[in-house]
Amino acid sequence: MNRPPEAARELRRAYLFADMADEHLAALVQGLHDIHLNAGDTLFRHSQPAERFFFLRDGMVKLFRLSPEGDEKIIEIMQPGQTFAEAVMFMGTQGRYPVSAEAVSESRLYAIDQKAFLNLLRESHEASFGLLASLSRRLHMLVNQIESLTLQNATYRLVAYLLEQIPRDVKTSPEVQLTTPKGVIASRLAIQPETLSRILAKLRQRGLIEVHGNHITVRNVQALRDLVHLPPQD
Amino acid sequence: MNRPPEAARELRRAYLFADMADEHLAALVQGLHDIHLNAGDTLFRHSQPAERFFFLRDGMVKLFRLSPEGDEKIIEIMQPGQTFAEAVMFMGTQGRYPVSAEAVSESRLYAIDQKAFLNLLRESHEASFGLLASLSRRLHMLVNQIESLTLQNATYRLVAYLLEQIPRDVKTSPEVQLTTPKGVIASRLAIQPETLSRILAKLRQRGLIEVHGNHITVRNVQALRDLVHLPPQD
DNA sequence: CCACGGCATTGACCTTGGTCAAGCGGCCCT
DNA sequence: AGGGCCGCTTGACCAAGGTCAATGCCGTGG
Repeated sequence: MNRPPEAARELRRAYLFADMADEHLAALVQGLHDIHLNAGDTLFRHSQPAERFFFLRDGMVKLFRLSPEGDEKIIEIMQPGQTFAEAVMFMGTQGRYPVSAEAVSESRLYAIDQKAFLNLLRESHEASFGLLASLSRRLHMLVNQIESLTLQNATYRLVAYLLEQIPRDVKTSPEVQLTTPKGVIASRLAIQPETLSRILAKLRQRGLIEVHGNHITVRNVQALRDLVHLPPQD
Repeated sequence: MNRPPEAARELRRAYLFADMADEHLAALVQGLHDIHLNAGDTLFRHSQPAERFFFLRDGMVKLFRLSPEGDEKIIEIMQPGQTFAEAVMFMGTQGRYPVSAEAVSESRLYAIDQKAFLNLLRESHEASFGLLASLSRRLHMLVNQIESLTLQNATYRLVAYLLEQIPRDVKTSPEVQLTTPKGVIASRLAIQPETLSRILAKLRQRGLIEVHGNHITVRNVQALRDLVHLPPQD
């Protein structure tokens, strides 16, 4: 598998590879496998033995768990440039995926062999540190998610989600383009699609946002910010 | 600070230190700080700058988040032999604790300086791998917690908790000694103390358990297991 | 020995968000 | 163009668990 140096540049977008020495990254690139998924395709399933982890080149992939009754909770929606399932490597021999993964839209990925990567970790401290940083960030994100699931209500979670979609520097009345179907967002926020709809309707009635399909205009950013930081009110 | 070799043996209980080379561990031991906490004492607070992480020698420490209204959600209850707050080291310069920590009962800990440990990581691959394994385990635990918070009801969570307290090999009618006040367990499971009480009462009425203060006799393990694996029912 | 304070239990009531069902609009596909 | 499907919305109803309040139960300290 002979690859252009573009692949290395592409991988550097991920924190995991950002600081890795060129020669290590080059070696890694030789072992990459291309994966192409159509929307709805499954990448792996919860509790399958894990032998590879992934870098998302483009498209969108959801990581989720299913209840025995078939209800779905999306843990994370992966964006291009991110790696996932790296942690499983360290769950002892025969690590198993703790979640399922499925393409939300057509996606291209690189698969990275765990054994090869473990060997690389033994030689490269930058790689180890990159991985530690990745895991720490994900850990922190999960703790925040637990907090908002347990200490905050559905409106709070949705508003927080909307605010996250607004780039830092925007000062003008911001536009939010929802990048996934609303049902996916609902599952990510652990609410039903009906509830999502109702909350948006209520925010609209209060004049805080305008909804046009999957495009949302935020009319009053400050009011939304207040909703999230001050005592939540109906 | 001159320490007996006991300290090294003590630290090896934690996965993080289990495989570390003797000389590295010995160096680490020289930099330990002793900490003593009475029940209710605070170790650190959410969003404080983090310069150390911790090994719990004995006692019990809760990691939790507070809502603006003062409601508490316990993320994890640390047990003797475990390390915590190691991940913060990698959240870039000026990492901040993502949770608060407070002693549930009188506790003794070792504090480990992050800078010193980072230096050690640069020399010891075992240390890096130990840390990666620790973080992976915690990551997995958090994912499981999110699943049970979002896809399962309060009864399921409590029953799962009770079953976790029963050692693997017990075949006889098992005894569970609750090691913390029920209010603490409730917060860990993200339910109110009243609800915990009611669920225990219902399980009692169904003849599945007997409750004597903080001591619980499980009368029908299999029925509890079924509750957790089959469709949850009232 | 009694009084107090903290934890736990129980009851009555309420709120949030889930469930079920109907309707609507766009999009694709023939 | 028509039909069917899918995603979304809206309404009516429901239930799990939260809230508030009263009471009981110890264990501790004066």
